[in-house]
Amino acid sequence: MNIGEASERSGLPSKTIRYYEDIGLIRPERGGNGYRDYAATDIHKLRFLQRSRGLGFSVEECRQLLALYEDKDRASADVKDIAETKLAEIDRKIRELTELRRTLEHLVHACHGNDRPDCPILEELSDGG
Amino acid sequence: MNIGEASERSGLPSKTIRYYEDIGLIRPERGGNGYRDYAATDIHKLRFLQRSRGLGFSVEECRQLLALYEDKDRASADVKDIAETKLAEIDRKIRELTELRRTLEHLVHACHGNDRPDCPILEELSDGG
DNA sequence: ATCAACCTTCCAGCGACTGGAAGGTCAAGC
DNA sequence: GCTTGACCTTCCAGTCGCTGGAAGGTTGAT
Repeated sequence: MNIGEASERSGLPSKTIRYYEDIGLIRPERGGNGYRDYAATDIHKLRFLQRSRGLGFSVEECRQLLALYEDKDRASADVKDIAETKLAEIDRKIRELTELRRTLEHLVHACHGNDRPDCPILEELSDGG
Repeated sequence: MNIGEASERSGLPSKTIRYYEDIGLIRPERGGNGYRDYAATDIHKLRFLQRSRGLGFSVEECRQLLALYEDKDRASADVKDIAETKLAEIDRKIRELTELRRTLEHLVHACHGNDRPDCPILEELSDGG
């Protein structure tokens, strides 16, 4: 299977698939013409990558997950650890964004939004309100 | 005032301050020794940048805000527009992260976290649960 | 034979910094 | 006056995860 079809089946752009090969995440066969030739297991891995990247795992974390995925003797505790760490990170990000949202909303609310030159948003940004 | 003190007063690393100069956000004077010399207004702008970056505005948005900040004839409606667009973006990010969190928590919850080789997290990631 | 649609490699760029090398300057202590 | 160390300078390279584009080879259909 050529890279175009692999792209369609995995939901990843061809560019990204080549990039993943560059950084050693997958190693497809090559045909006599030099074209990459993807087997069913490659597609499986690509979909795995597509999904875990979409879930917010970094490429390095995906590399770990992929190694665990390929290791039949792995402990599921390892995977759980990675996922739980990620969960805590997501919680932190949500908290930060919520705080950010509150500050910004306050600013927007305070702004008259008219043609007068004074603007509470800029004032607060510069004063450190 | 040298860059070190400007860094302390603005809360931005010296490297970042030089970078902001590179991309034309600020233009400090230079002393006879070639050292950058920051005036009080420069510090004000740097703090402004530090704050607005911290609030999630991109550098380009900061450039716009800074221009509005310096323009005495600006309409506060301009600033309000930028802030409101940003607010919508933040809302979207929060929604996405919350969805992500739910999926991940589901996975973590389903995982035994023991030494057995089967792991619902990996299964779901590969199957497309 | 020709054409489009694929594939290949390689190089460069994004955003927003960050790190490090190589060298100039300054203030303090001896 | 000389050294030491902290500061400053510029410039180049790297980060992360791709993405775009150029230049060229292959395939399959007409």
